[in-house]
Amino acid sequence: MSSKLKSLTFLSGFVCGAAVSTGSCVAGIQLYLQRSEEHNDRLSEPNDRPADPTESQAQQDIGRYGLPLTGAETRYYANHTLSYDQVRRIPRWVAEHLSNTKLRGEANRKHCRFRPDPTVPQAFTAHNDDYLGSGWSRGHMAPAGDNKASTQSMTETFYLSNIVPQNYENNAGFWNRLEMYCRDLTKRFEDVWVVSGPLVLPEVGDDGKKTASYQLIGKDDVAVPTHLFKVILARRTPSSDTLALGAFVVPNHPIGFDHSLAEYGVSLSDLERMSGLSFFPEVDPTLTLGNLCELDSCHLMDFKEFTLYITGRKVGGARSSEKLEKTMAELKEMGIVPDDYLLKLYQRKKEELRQKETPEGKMGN
DNA sequence: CGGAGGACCTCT
DNA sequence: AGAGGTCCTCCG
Repeated sequence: MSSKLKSLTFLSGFVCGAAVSTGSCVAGIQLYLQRSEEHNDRLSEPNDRPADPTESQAQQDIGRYGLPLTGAETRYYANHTLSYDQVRRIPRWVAEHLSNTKLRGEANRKHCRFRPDPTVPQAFTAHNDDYLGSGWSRGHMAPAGDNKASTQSMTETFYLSNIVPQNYENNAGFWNRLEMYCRDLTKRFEDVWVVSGPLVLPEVGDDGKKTASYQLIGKDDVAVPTHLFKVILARRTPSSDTLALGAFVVPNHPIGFDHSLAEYGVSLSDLERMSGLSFFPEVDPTLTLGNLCELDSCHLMDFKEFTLYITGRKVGGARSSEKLEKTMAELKEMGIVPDDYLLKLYQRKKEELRQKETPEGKMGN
């Protein structure tokens, strides 16, 4: 009867499964839009409060030496945008726009290095030392893989302002596959907007009391989130009158191939309550918001698809014939038959390495 | 694709 | 001795 189990129950209350609770997703979205309008109405009412706080003498006195700064302002980079949490030393949210053309390019993460964001005040930035040896990996929110079009933009995704402590297996596995799914969406939707970020969700103890707690790592006390969220908004064409929306909350621990993405779906309004954020506040209320998992598949790569893909990456990067053959042998050991794409890649690499490894004397002049 | 860590180098 | 950088090898 651990508190972890109860936490799972707590979370499942928000889960929006494909079959049963689709209605609650839609309801949540409508509620959200309605609330936005009410908010706008309030803002336009006269006599609510002074339009300019500095007109009040009391407010002028209070702010005589300035009011506290949060550092939560929106920060703009070449191909991602974020708000930073100066207490936790991790982003609050990171936003991106994906499209088919933007994902093409030759930028390589091997030429990038994790480093403190030079634009974040020294007192509030995380450092590599906080992560190394901590037991947690440095997980991108805006993925490097979304920035192949520009070395500059990829370099910026390695700023620690875009990084959270993430479970190794989650990062390389489920979350990685989720990021691949987002990129795959650009084949079927002209525009895809993604907002990602960390969450610290409460747990219900055996005494029924709710507690939110999280680990801190390194000398900078970088916060380890209990969960990560990702909100996806997809538009077929600029003239579409329907937008596809999906919101997901993923535990920051290993998640295997026996779990589907839909299991982690939540309604937007529930995620907004969990995160304290309002997503896509300028969506036209007259547009229809549909469930992404109904308008699209929400299908992540399965074990075979993923292993074939990873093997392809390894084959492409093999530095010797020995490594190349070992990689292919491992695939066979797992009982997976190479597809045509991988076989052609393998043959091409095999020939490339054979020529490179042939002694100069045996090469024709 | 997503990551780590060790060996070796230079500079101070 | 320690800090920082690069290259290489390794993992899922």
